[in-house]
Amino acid sequence: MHSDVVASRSADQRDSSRESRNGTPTLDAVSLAIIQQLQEDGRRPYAAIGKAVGLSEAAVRQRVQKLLDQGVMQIVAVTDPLTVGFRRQAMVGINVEGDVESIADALTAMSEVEYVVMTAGSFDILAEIVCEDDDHLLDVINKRIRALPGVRSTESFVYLKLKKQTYMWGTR
Amino acid sequence: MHSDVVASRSADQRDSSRESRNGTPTLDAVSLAIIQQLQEDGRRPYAAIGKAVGLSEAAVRQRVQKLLDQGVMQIVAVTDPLTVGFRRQAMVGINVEGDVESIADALTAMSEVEYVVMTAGSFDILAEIVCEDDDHLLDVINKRIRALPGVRSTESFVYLKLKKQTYMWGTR
DNA sequence: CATCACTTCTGCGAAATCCGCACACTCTGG
DNA sequence: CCAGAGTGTGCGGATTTCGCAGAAGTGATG
Repeated sequence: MHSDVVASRSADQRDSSRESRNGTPTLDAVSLAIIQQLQEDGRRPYAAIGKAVGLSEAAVRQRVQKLLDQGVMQIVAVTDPLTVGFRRQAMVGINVEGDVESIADALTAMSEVEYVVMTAGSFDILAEIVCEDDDHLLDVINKRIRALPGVRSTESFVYLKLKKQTYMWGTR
Repeated sequence: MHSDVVASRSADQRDSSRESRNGTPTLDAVSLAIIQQLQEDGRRPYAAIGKAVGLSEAAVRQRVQKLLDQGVMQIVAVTDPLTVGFRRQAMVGINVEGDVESIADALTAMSEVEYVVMTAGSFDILAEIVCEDDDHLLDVINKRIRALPGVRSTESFVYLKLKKQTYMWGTR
């Protein structure tokens, strides 16, 4: 008895994922359901997922592998670096003149930078950085980021305490 | 042949994790190494991790379970909601008068809020929110967050494009 | 409409992994 | 010196993963 997440999947969509205009894959309801299962527990067995979404074990395995290969999702351990002990963490808001994308790429290349997002608002880019200590943090912000040609100004927000960190969109 | 991440682990620390002043567990080098392995691949078999950190399969399994139970880490699938298709995402900077922690707790309770961190700088709190669409986003920011007693002001940064998202601190 | 290329799902064994458990070892506190 | 807690090891049995062959649906082509 399959619990059929998708009623019939008749003539709606023949591919579980295909390219759309912007080059990012569009996912069908089944893949979404699989991701949702793995957001609850990244180590959940394929057979259990299959039962939940109405697919065989092998089919789930196949889809998961494809989603990983495509880079649509990644299955990883996440922690709060501050809790884990060492390192200083901060969010940096950046204003750019000229090509925003190239600055974002430069930030992406830095190993201390964990998160880079282009935004609308009083910052062009938000970047989260994780460092060994205050000296390292200072160095990254002042010497590396501010030194990038095109960076007009930066503003830093040093993390004091992480209160919430979830990956459960879709589960509500 | 164990590749001994920890040279001898003699009399340094007798517990793999214990409470420190602030109530967060302090981790030893072995647990850190295990987390690092799982940051690379959340589904890596316990035996493989054991080989890498110099422990038996059962011991690794025991430690991983403990880390999960303690909430030190979680093993989950992560995606870029924007890539996955639907939903609008934004970072909101918040200024508070009075008790910052209680406001942070109120934000944590909202299902649309994925990430809450208390910071030093021109914002007291940074919160990342994921919404269905623009209307939903507007509603959360203006009706729910701004309505919280103690919230002095907010500033929003709507996400245009996620450029980087890693969980590899420690791997460099 | 027949056929080919392509994709995705299913069903199997075989191999590998996970899981629970008994037991050993090491501290620590009575 | 003897519990008792915390951790590690080894070992089967149950479960899961993995690879592969075959079936079925789709789209393009002649």
